[in-house]
Amino acid sequence: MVKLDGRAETLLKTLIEIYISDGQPVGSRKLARYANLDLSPATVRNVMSDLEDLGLIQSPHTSAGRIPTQQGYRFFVDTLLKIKPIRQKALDEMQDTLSTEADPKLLLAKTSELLSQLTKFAGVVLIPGQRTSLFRQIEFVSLAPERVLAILVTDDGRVQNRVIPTDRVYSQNELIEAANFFNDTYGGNSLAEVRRILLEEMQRDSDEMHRIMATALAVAGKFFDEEENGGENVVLRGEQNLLNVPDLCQIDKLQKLFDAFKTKQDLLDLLDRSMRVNGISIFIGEESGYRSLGDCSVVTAPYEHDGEVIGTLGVVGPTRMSYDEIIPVVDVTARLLSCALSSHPEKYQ
Amino acid sequence: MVKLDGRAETLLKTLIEIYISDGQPVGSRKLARYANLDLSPATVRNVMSDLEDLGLIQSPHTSAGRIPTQQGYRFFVDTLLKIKPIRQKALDEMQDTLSTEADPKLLLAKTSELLSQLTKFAGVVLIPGQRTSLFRQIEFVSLAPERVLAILVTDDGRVQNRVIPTDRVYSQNELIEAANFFNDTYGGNSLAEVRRILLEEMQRDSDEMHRIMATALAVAGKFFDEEENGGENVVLRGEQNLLNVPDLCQIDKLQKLFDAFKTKQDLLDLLDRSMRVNGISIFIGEESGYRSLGDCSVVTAPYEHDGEVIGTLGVVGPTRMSYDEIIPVVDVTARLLSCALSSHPEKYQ
DNA sequence: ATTTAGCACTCTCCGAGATCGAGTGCTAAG
DNA sequence: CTTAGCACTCGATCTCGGAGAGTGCTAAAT
Repeated sequence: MVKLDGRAETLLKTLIEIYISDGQPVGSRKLARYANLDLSPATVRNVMSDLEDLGLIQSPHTSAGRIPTQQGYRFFVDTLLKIKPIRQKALDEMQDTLSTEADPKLLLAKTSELLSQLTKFAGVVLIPGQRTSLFRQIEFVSLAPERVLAILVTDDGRVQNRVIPTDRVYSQNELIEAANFFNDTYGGNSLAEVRRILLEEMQRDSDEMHRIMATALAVAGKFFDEEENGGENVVLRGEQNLLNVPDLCQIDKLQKLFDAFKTKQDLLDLLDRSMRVNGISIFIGEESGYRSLGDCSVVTAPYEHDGEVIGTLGVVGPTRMSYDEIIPVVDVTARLLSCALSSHPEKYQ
Repeated sequence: MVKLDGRAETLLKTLIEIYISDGQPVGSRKLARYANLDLSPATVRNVMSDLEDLGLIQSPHTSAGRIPTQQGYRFFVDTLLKIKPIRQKALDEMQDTLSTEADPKLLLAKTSELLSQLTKFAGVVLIPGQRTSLFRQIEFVSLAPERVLAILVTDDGRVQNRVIPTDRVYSQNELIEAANFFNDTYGGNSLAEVRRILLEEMQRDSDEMHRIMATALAVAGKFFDEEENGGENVVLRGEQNLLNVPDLCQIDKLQKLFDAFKTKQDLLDLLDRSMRVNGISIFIGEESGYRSLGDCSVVTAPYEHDGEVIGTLGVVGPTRMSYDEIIPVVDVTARLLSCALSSHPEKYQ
């Protein structure tokens, strides 16, 4: 860990703040004026030279000012940053938005949207990874003479249904009996397990009810199983905000970024990693390890349900962002989302 | 309608083809060489001058070649264009992709994705406007002692469910009886209608079953009713392809475009309009009437289910696109989607 | 009457200076 | 250790001139 004396720290902090606010390399004269240290530009130059040797700042070319390096930003957010409190009005708005949405899927989408609106960057929410679901209950409802609706319920209270055409007409009683049989026999096993057993049974006797249940399971599995659900477990909003960011206005950077958004893999890894961290995580530029996010920073925070971390959310923006404003927004959003999730317990049974 | 002699037509056609393929203004020498008309550049210049007077081409500045105007493109696609047949291999691929997807929502998403992949532009699919659903059937399933699952089926075979907490425990028989009552009493009415009646009934007696059904209806309505479904009825894919298009590589153009993609309103209007047209529609640049799509062309085709047009799909790309390749792709995709929809009748019952 | 060659003209697109301003690094004095 | 002074470097901007592309016009040819 780099050590700096107070003066160097103040100058680094001031330099980064100036650079974040106007995006231009900061010269010694300007820095001397803003730092309130009563130093001449020449002295500031000496300190800047030291900071450059430490790898915290760099100059784009001989006669420009200095800009922070990734390490500079890292040092800044780790030890120099004082975050601003969030605006009360924004807070109220957020609370309104999030507390009025009952459907959990839409809630996450709204959260992502909210993040992007508040920060003017892209908002992102990782949808909680689904643990393997256990089969609890199946019910059959007769829709039309040869059409049965199968309703499958898992132990975590999620429901999925599928209309299945049948070979013959089933009576109400037959359907109820079949359902009871399946429920008693297979309740508590994982969906995959039940599917396997069913397929075996079907080899032996070719009872149609088995086929019906297998079909229902196949559909349910598609929705519940983690693997098959892949690719759609992160909600990204406000990408177009990043077109407005002057730091990213080069087509090739944008291209890289939007490709990352499309494949989602890198973003997913990143969010997943940050889920295991307590509190805010900040990934600056390429230090995240993902080339595609090289020109960006990502600020994330995990959110909870029932006191357990189930996902993360965050903001993707340029490395040159106002961390002191973005961080509290992400932080508060995570808290509010946790609240909103907890206040609708019936959703998860 | 503009009238041109054969020579002028050939030259205009050749000019547009050259311009579409290399994106540079076309000069008289080059045009004379490519047009196979055995004319000198000077003659070609005379013709070009006429075409410019007619507003079909223009020159960016005195000493560049000519490029087509919007009217030029319009004339080109209306009267000069010979579309290429689609590659057999691409066709097979498309067929594979579309015929293996049973879920209609995912099918539309895949279709959009496919359009974007084949054209390297953005694909877009308008999700059929839902006609007002009629209530057909409700069933109640006991999940836990004080938790009832309500399953609501509409006359077009769509199913929606909701877990509802109850004040007391209901027996299997009670639930079946209640369901039968509701089904007999309200079957065939629109969801909105049923909701209205239920609310009235609830004023008079405060039977809990009424409340349960009303809750179920409220949720179902959210999913089925057209109004509430607004905003999410167009599937856009491959936006990031447009970042690669050299014609659009100016940030402000992209910004306009991506804003349009986000709000979706203009796109929706456009697609909706084209649904009422038979066959391919082509909107070139600003002639669509939407500023946000000013730098783009949109090629659309309606698709059908049961012989009835229920939606449209299309491609959004730069005005300088290979219409002779894009048009058949859109055309074929629309046909294949129509087929795919028809071959899964159980989805819509 | 149409087509063509010839030619002057107009623009854009570089690349080569020239200039300016910002900011640095070094040195020597305070 | 700090500061003033100063030479130096580099990018940004401007201008100028030449090269290249392409046009429009005119007058001759078909």
